[in-house]
Amino acid sequence: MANGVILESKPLRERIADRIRADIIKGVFADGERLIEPKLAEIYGISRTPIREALRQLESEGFIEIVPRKGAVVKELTIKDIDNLYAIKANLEGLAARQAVDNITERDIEKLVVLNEKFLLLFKGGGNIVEEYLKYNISFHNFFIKLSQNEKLIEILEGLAKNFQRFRTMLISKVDRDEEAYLEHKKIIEAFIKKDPDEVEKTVRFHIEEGWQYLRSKIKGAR
Amino acid sequence: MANGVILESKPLRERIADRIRADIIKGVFADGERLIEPKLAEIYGISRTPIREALRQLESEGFIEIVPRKGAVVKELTIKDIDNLYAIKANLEGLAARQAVDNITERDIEKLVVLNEKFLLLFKGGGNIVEEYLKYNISFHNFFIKLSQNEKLIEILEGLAKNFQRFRTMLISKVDRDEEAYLEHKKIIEAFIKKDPDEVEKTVRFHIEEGWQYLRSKIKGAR
DNA sequence: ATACGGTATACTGTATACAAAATACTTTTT
DNA sequence: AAAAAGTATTTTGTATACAGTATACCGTAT
Repeated sequence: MANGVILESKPLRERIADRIRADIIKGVFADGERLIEPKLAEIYGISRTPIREALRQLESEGFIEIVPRKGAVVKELTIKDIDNLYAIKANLEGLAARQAVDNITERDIEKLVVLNEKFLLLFKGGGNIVEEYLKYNISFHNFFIKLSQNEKLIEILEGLAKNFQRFRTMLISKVDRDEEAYLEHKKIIEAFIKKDPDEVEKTVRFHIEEGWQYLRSKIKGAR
Repeated sequence: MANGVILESKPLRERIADRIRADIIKGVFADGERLIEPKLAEIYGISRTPIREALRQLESEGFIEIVPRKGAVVKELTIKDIDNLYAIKANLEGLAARQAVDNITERDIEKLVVLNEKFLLLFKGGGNIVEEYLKYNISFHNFFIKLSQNEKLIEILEGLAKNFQRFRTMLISKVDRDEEAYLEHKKIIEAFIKKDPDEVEKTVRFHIEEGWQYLRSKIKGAR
């Protein structure tokens, strides 16, 4: 691929926001580190204006904190923050699933089944690569989130998802919840088949809370 | 009050964002209207830079939509949007209340009781001014939201609240749900006393959903 | 009369320059 | 020697200028 310049239609501020966000996730900019506009401008080889606009965006996403007349610092993500984020995620995905019940079709349910079976095969086949696991898991979740057709909800959940990427780096270790996740997904699908909003909401919420409890123990244990 | 200049420490971009937001709420800028940077700069008597930063903020708040290389337009708020917003609000305030159960003290509960009784006296005394009603209602809700101590959650709910202001203008009419709201608040308080997270969540959610159903019928009827 | 194309205008995107405020450092005084 | 004050430096806040892109309008041709 010798292009890379062809479809660079996104404004500079967005591309820069993406790069700075990625660098925060990668740890290039450490927690609490000050992000100084002229320095960033020099690093990325552009002027301060798009840098500033990118910083405002990252602030609204929760990645940095901007204090007037002082500047921007990388916000650290504590375990309590992640607890809070997961509580919101569990709740809102539960709501998304509940609202999806009104819109979901037979074909959609089949797609969910297929996704989940692929998910199972992935580690039955000895794969068990964290990246693949996450990819399929995200596909499964996004599928019914989109079906909620609640745009604001989708937007908020997308914002949360970006935040979660920040602590993915902690998860280099093997993910050993394949089987449980598969079974919990199955329960969600069953609830969708029954078209029972309460149960759909409950199973999704449970699934996410369980997943976090598992990860949380791993992190605590790893320290 | 002869000041007004004394504590204007907020950056210009924020003050401008506040003004533009207020003007959108007031209807000075109509739905779908284009917000042209040089024009805004002239209207408010400042340069384009703070205008641009204010617009980005308003975009992240959902008030406007910015299309690259085209510009900003005021996002219209449909009934479906409000449906969606209320669904999220009901869910997240339910979560906030649930999390507040762990932190709430006897004194806090008493404060809730006092707030609710004041709320009742307000319209028993023949007041029934919409503004006052809303003020007390908001106080009551914010009280347990803060007690969740979930900062991200508080932030999201504050963002939603700003959006709701936009359709407040539709509600010039008398609010006739005093009694019901009072009783529902009471049920919420009872659930807090029992320290029952499930019931707290349920009663809060119900309260908000009912409130919206009421308003929704009023709006539909008024058209 | 309608559709297509070209030109002009207006708006956004980016860079640079200047002003104001905060912080850090140094010097002086007690 | 320590603390306070003043100055210097760094950094943000705001304005302006220029470049690139989209849109609108007008003219011409079919």
